[in-house]
Amino acid sequence: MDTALQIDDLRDDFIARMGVVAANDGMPRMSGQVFAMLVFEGEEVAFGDLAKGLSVSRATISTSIRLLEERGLIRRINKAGDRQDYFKLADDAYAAMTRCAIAATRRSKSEIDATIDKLPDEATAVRDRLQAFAGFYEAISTALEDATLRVSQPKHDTAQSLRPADTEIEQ
Amino acid sequence: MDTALQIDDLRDDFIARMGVVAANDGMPRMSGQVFAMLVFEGEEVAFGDLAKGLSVSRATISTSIRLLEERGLIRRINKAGDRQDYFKLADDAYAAMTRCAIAATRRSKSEIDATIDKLPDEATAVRDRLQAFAGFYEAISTALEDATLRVSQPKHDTAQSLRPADTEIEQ
DNA sequence: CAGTGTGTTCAGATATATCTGAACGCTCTT
DNA sequence: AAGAGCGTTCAGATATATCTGAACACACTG
Repeated sequence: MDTALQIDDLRDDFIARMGVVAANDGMPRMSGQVFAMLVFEGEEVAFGDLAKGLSVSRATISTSIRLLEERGLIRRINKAGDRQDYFKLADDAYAAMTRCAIAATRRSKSEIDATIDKLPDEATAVRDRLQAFAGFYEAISTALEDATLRVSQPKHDTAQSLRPADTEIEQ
Repeated sequence: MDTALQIDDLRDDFIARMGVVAANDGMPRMSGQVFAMLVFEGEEVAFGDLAKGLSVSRATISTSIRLLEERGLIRRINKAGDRQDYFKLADDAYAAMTRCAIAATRRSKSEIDATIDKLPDEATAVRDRLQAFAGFYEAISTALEDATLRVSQPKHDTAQSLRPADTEIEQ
């Protein structure tokens, strides 16, 4: 019991920290906290439990989840005989995060390229400088692509993988 | 003259775009715009010209510059006989950006590690999951370190490199 | 078919980061 | 030594992103 309480405190602390990390990454804090809760729990978590566990409204959970789903970081699961939606980390959650980072880097680069394309031919010095800048984003992009190969899959909860699979209907 | 006007429009458009890019990266928009102006101009730009060119107060320039200086992205230059401060991109500006990204990734990882260290021994499943999460940041960190080798130096303005160097006192 | 529980949406409230204007200290000039 | 110009700081204004509560549509239950 003592350990269980300690674990709960650690979980809440972890969730709070990941909220800050997410905010530093330009993500909504709550999205980071939902993700953190799913990482910590390992097994599927019900929509309502997310709201309760994070002490926020269901509306906030709804929008946080939409963002995480759009990015392919989490999966929604329907259980037969249960009207609530459940969520768990996507099997390739970390690879998906990397893909998102790559996409963001490419968008940044293309903003530079847009200006390069419009430069008059004689503006060679400016073009060189902007291309060096774009090259930076290109280098980051390439590095992240290499990282995709090294990123491992999230660990599933052991108990979870022993359950019968036919009670879940993944969407 | 027609070309000169067009270039000015392109510059303003570029600066506006880079402000948005910076904001997406979790940086203040103005820091991105100051950086963009220095990239575009290539040569040193006076403090006052930054404020005028970006249509913001000198206070804003001051704080934007502090951030960029702290990160090692720009250099402050004192010219003999001129009381204004001048700024240009650091020689290793893009490498510095990469280093900042690495540092941010490491900070994120250490937030996870802080929880891992406090976990009781028997929480093996949770530990495995958090370590997989931390491994993601580790992979990104490693990839960015590789990128450092590939990131090139910003191009200097050609005219600039022909000027006598003894009129500048870099700090 | 009314009632309950579910997730979504959206206008408005809230919190947060960002920018400004004024005051300040400093240096150089005269 | 007074004045002008410079960059910095900070309280307050502003803008923006984020969260909430209420209304809604839908599905299942009794």
